[in-house]
Amino acid sequence: MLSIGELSRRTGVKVPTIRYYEQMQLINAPERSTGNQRRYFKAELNRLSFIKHARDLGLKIDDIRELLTLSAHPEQPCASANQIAANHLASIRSRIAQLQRLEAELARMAEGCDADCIGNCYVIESLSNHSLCTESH
Amino acid sequence: MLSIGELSRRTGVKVPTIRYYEQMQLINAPERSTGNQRRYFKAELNRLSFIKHARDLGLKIDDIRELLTLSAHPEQPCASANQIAANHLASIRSRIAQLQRLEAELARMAEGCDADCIGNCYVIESLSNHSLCTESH
DNA sequence: TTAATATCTATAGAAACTATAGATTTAAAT
DNA sequence: ATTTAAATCTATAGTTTCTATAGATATTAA
Repeated sequence: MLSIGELSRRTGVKVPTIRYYEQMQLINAPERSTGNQRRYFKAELNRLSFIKHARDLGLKIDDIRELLTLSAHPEQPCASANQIAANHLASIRSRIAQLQRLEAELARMAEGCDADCIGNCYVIESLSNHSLCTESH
Repeated sequence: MLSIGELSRRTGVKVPTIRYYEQMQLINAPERSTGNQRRYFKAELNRLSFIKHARDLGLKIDDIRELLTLSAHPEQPCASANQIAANHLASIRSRIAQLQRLEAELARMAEGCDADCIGNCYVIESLSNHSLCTESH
């Protein structure tokens, strides 16, 4: 059995966030010690890791709850789970692309800015520059 | 002069968000039409694009305000601006790496899940799987 | 001139946490 | 066995970054 602090350390999810997830019904209310502290089975490590990964992916809590609910009903067809994954793939990919463009920009800046006053500094100028935008705005 | 709607269309920042940024002092209160509607100079396109790029990068509004303030005082050394950029570069990079790992996972899932019931479905299992984690948790 | 559309302010709500306060429990050190 | 430090508890409020709504007014196109 794990205390909430251990669960936190092992999953990277902060303690108050774990309690928040319990409130949001992403995880079940765990057993309690005689002194009323939460005690988790190791199995919760998986579920919480699932949640963390999904959040890192950008899935909304509602989507995550949906996936978790689906997974609790293994008799249903998995088209829905599949669909949720596919839906997010596109947005993840564009997010990556965008971040990469901006990463390049930022890297250039962080190295390139040898000017000793803001007037000549890259950082400010580059970030307002549209030349790297592939977006439609 | 641009209406707030045009500014929005051209920068990709939503109308209420523009007003919010004005409130947060990221942009100056613009001139008004005789009927009290906001009218922007084209110059605001740059500033707002700067803000959008910076947000996309993951910079906090406070950091952005700091950069904007720095840029308004070109006599100061640019080490600070440089530092802010560098600070974020590392976190951007790790975010990209993480997203890429998870993208691969998700892509595999979206294609690979031909099972017709949740019981055999990849999606659920893969997301709770730690094998792709390079993080320390 | 009349619609349709866009803006205005002010306020409330949403999402996903995060912090605080004051009380209690647990673990570690004497 | 006691003490003390660290962790946990509940409940509530605050944070950040928007987003939505309502009711009033402006602007633009037909």
